Amino acid sequence: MSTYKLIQQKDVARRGTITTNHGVLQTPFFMPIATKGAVKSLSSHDMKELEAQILLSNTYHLLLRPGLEQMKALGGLHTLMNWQGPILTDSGGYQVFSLSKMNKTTEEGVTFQSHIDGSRIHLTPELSMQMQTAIGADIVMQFDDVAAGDSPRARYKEAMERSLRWAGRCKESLVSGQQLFGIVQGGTHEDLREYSARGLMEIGFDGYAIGGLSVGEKREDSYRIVKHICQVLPEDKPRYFMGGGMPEEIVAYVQMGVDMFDCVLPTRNARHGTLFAFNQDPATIDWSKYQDPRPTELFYDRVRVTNEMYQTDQSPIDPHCTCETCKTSSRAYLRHLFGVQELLAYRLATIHNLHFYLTLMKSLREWIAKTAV
RNA sequence: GUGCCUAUGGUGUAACGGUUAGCACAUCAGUUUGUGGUACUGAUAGCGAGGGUUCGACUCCCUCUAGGCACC
Repeated sequence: MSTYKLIQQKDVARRGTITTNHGVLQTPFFMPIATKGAVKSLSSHDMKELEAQILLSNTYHLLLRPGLEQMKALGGLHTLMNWQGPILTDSGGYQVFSLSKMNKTTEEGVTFQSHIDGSRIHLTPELSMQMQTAIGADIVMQFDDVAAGDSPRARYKEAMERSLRWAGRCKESLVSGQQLFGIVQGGTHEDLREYSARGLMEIGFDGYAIGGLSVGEKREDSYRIVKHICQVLPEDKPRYFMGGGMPEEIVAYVQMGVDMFDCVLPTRNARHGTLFAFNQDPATIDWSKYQDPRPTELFYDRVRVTNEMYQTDQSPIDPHCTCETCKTSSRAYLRHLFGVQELLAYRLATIHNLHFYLTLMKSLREWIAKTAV
């Protein structure tokens, strides 16, 4: 039985639901990132107010702190952070690749040095599953091997094949009632990607992710791969584009049939004073205009609120925005808060950028509902 | 009042009688795609004023100005 239910389609863009232990998710959706058990600068209550449907957290970080046994003793992440909605956890594969320079990958797993105290940790598909079970995530990701964006074909092939074998081990070792997603690898090579997807489908997963993109390759290549793979993946399972992306990328991927997204951009950019603002009413945008990797014009602006030009600007980031930040704070105030490094700057900016991304997803869902035949 | 010391971007400082006066912070602008809020890239901006010595002075000398210290 599938937890995914397809409701409507506009061409290949899909609106549906995913049923989890902690509620029903409306797709397509965006997952704010709570790496270490918190969306940076915000509380679980804030995330509820923002109407975030689901949070993403990280096996890698939580394995380092508080650790496996401690997480078990704490009764899982829902309890720890008092979040009643669904949680998806990343397996740690990507973090080993992106955060830890000193690591050694073998067929067994990855030995890496903790970025906190330098101690050596051996992370395997089995340990990743064990940790994700301890966390109590509703959706868990397979442990995968990620190749850098500029790798030779042989390295992409190796990472893809190893990820496939690890996918099998993850499925075998997972004993709880969690949903497990496989991850398609293979870089920018269509044949490797397709081999990966078919291999995963043979094993059988509750959903399929496209990994290893947005790591330095051209946007045209990402679009080509995602379009192709969405035609290969089964229609009765959710599809998850990992790690991306800019708003216009998400709009394009939804129209290729992707259901799930996560990205650090709204939250990290917020902390650096770069805020997203619609330049038109998102409820009335015809999203079919945004299917190209390089659209001639965008539906939003990026407001760098630390810029000098906003020193005395009394208007909010986006006058049409209904978020707490825009209802209460001027650009001048935000600029001031960044200037004096008040923590409130991070909080207000993060609220706004997440509201932007979540509003974008809501608009896409409504657009599919409106235009579906 | 007398003597001594100091004066280099917004701030704190470095060097040298000889290419384009170095660094840090601040400021300004940019980068950030399954998150090390701590990172990275670029830009703006300076020899207190006047005179002298010298082929050449931010550097040596004199005067002035400002600040610091000591003494009366």
